[in-house]
Amino acid sequence: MELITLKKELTKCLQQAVLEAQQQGALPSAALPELPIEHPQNPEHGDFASGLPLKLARAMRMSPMAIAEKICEHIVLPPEIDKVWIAAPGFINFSLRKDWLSTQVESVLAAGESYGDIDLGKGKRVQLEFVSVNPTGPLHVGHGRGAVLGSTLANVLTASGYAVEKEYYINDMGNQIDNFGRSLYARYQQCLDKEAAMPSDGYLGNYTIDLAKEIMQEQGDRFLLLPESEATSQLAEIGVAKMLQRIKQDLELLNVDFDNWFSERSLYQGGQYDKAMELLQSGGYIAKKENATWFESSSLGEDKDNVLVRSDGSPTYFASDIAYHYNKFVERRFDWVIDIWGADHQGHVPRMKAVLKALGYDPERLKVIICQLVTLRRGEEIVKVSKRSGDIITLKEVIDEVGSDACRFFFLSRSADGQMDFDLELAKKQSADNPVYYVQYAHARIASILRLAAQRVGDYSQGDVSLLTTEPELTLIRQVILLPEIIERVAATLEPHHLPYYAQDLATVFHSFYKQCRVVSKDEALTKTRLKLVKATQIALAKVLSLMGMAAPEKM
RNA sequence: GCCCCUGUAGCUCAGAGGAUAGAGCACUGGCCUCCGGAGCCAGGUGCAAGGGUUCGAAUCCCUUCAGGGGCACCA
Repeated sequence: MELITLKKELTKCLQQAVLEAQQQGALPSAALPELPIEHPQNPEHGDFASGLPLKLARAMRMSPMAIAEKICEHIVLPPEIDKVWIAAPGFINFSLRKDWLSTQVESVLAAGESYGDIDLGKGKRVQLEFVSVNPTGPLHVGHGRGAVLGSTLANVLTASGYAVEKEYYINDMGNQIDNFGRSLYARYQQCLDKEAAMPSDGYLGNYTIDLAKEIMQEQGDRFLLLPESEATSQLAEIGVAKMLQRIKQDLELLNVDFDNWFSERSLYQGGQYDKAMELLQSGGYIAKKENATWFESSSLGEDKDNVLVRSDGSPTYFASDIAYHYNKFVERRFDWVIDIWGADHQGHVPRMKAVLKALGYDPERLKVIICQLVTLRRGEEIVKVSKRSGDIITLKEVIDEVGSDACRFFFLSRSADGQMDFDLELAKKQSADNPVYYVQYAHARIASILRLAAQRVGDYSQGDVSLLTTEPELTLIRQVILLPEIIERVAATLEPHHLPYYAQDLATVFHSFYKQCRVVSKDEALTKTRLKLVKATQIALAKVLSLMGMAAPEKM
């Protein structure tokens, strides 16, 4: 049995004990509250602790300590538990048998790369949509945050037994694409020494100049011969393709990839838009007002209605998104859909939820994670991140400066619902002493030990784990076997920032163990035993690094 | 004005209603006869403010203050 299942088992034992005591009249009747067992931070309080007696005290009109005693009298303990005791003001503490702890090393070794995988998702199909940046400009740091968050969640959900599909939604139509085309057309003309003014709301970044030059070099001046509207739309098409290529490359640098790249335009060609609108129409959620078509979300408890089709006949972004989610739920039948959006889209969340209601789906099946903005700094100086200004720091530049692994670790260390400062100077300055290297160093150090052991001892499969009895060894085992719970927690809360903290803790415990316990020594039996523990640690470290999308180096 | 997010150590941030609130960075001391010193050990300050709920609140509720984001026939 793994630690994570044992924990659940103990919860049941506690409930059983209460019921048993109640049946025998030792405890008065009262409803059992939900109360998970926790790992106390103070080792003196054991491996598990429950505050159940404190919760029951009021309803039972007894002192928590008295309740705790009665529960202890009636509890039937699993064999893995060594001891149970009560502690003021009303806790029940449990400690694990040391020989059980040591056998866990064998389980980790047996699981290998699949160590930490759990069966939470039961094969449920979940779609994870993230990044989805307009293909009209390069990615910046804020996008990197969403990318790292999404790809890590995908890794964790996969490890948790979900069938995950990662998708990038391409906004390849609408105003911003027209605008992009007009901007490129102006740049293109400028490249060919023609006078041309950028659109007033155009994309002013220097990358549009590079793009225009590139197109000119590849295709010459042929667009000058076309009518303006034709030239802009063709340039937009080419520009979007090139931008997407760049976005894809930048994401690869960050170790982020997708299963699908989904085109917004395809929703109009494939009929999803029409079908979704028909559904809303027949549900009575559509109204015509002032020459436009509206989604009557106010009838679903929303603040206000929203325009779907403008008076000029063009559909809004919202209309596309409705068709897109129709496709996700109705056509592709995902059990669960997770969208990761920037903070500037938060107002869009209730509207999308209302759409699900209108389509007859439980809004809970759509989870939107709002990723707060990143403020980029160079020391004291705040760097404005604006797509429209010529001066932006791209994600690629940041990756080139601090490296992909450090970048990922940094983004992951902050929970999504808080804005974060990304200080480039600090990131660079700390790069030699960064926690990311601390964790990777632990992995490399183990690899080095194993290399040495391969020469001196060779096969250590006969190592006897029951020799693992000292405090540094047991502490390390305890940390190693915590991983499945971390994975479960991240999958349940969709908060991957627990991963880097776990990784760091694991590295700390390992380094401390290493200082106190010689691994490769003259004691052959103990050497083989400790090699097993060290290998198990490496497995856990490699797993958490891989979930975070980071390298687990053999040498540094 | 209304809605969402955030306020924890000098800085960047963790913290699952529970026991003495934790890391990293920075700062100061120690520690290499021995498997990687990118390491180990030690040193101290803090929950924005005020109410409330609770046996118990950094955590839940209300108010205030501060920062960010939204409130388009933009996306």
